[in-house]
Amino acid sequence: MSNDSSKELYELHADFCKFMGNAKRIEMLFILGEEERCVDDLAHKMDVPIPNVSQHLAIMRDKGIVESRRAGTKVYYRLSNPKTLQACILMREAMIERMEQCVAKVGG
Amino acid sequence: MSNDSSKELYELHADFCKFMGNAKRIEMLFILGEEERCVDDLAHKMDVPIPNVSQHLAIMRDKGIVESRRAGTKVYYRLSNPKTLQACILMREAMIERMEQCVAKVGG
DNA sequence: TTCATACTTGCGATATTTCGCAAGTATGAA
DNA sequence: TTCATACTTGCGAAATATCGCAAGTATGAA
Repeated sequence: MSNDSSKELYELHADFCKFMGNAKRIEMLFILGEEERCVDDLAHKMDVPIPNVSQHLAIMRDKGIVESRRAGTKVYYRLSNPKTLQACILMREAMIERMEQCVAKVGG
Repeated sequence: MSNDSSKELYELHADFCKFMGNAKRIEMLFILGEEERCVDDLAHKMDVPIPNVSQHLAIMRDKGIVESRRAGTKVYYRLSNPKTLQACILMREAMIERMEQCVAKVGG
């Protein structure tokens, strides 16, 4: 345990998870979990400037969270692996369970 | 969609997931997934300075990822919810699947 | 009280992330 | 070629995260 190679794996793991630490990327994950979208659609649906959406998509593509295909002038993005969305949903469940516990403590 | 309250939920969600973006906290999650540990044990097992371990644990406790109990001079930490570890394992699986795809592309 | 162990906290330096905006590229139509 | 649409990229400013280290608190034993 705790040798250099396991440290390196934890670094890769953390780097892969980093996209989840941003609200816009979480929102993108859920939208792209429904169906693939072009940058323009995402930007309008989320009400975020197009360059900023493109920047976040580039981060997610570099990490392998999303993949893209060009169709004419448009570029469509989709999730690479449904497991990333599943993980995100699990985290949301854990968060909600925590919120409920907090409410119960105050309310009860 | 994309109204203020959903944006706020995405912010909370991202904030809750933020701990996963750091290798030391990922390592802690896996260690604490096995059994509860005191700060000293964690620090030695991970080979990280005690104050730094304590800082990361404080972040995770504030977010509700871990909980602690004091026993004498020691403070033991444990996971608040197994779902956070499950989510982390799913992410690791997704990452490994991506790595395998990359290897296949180069190798084949 | 004094000491030792175990842990936490505050602070400053450094590194990383985020975002707006201007300027760029890519594609297709006229 | 010229233009419009769709997207990407570079850059600088601001915000945030990380870490080491010194100094602090909490507990129990002598």
